[in-house]
Amino acid sequence: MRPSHGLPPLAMRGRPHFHPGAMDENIQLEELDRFAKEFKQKRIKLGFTQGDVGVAMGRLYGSDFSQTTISRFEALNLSFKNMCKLKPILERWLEDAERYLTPNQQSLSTEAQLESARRRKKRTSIDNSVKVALEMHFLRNSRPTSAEITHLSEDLEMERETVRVWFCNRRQKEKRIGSHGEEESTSIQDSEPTSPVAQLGLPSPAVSSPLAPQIPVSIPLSIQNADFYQNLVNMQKTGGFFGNMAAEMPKLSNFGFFPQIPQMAAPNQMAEITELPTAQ
DNA sequence: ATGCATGAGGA
DNA sequence: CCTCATGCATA
Repeated sequence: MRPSHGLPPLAMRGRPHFHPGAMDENIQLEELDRFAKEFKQKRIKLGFTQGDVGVAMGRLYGSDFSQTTISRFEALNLSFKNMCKLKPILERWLEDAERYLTPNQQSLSTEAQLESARRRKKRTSIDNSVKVALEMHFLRNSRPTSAEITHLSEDLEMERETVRVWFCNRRQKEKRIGSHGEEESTSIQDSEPTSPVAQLGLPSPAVSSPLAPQIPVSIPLSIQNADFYQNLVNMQKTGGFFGNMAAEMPKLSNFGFFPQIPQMAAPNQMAEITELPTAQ
């Protein structure tokens, strides 16, 4: 859960949407944020998993959703429009659920196995080094032409279609509401920024002390594309550049703010660590 | 929780 | 081809 501090939790990042008509969104944005949290909390209290909700909505109202969608809703990882569309539906379910539903009335599904008409393509896993390359291209131009895509794909030795889809998905990601490293404190620290690497799953579960001393990390606004930055950091930390060095040095904070991108191919396994300790 | 993928609909 | 809503499969 994003610990909601008192500040405006969400803001349109990246684009200063200051037209005279779009101020409306900021209000709705807060409402969405509020509801998403309420929804999650009550959902859990009622004993439903994200998946349960999706299925239940299918049985009740005919419109079902996947665990993925519920998860993204709760985390605001959807487009503004999409959030607005889903909100009333989930609102209704929540009401109904609070009234009638018993926590464990799972009619154990007599699952009919879905025969997928077309075999879905196997999810291709893209190497970290390649992801870095793609990110850099994206930074320069988020909408490469057909020719550029072709060239890129040859260059990176991947299927053209994979590259094309990667850009599509990357653009979509850019438009999502949540999923920011919701820092944004009142002031910009020009003091040395703690490297986000400090977040690197360092074993500070702090079971006994409720106040974890190390709470990250405000990324200075000097970085225009914080998303890009975060991505790189994630890739590096998982790419083995730091390896388990982190396990030994809890305070390897400063080695320059924007670390260099290792071009080395990391044959390691990805173990992407979620950016924030959100529950469940 | 998220990465890659699909498919509908729009130019 | 793109955007958009959505989800399977995976980390």
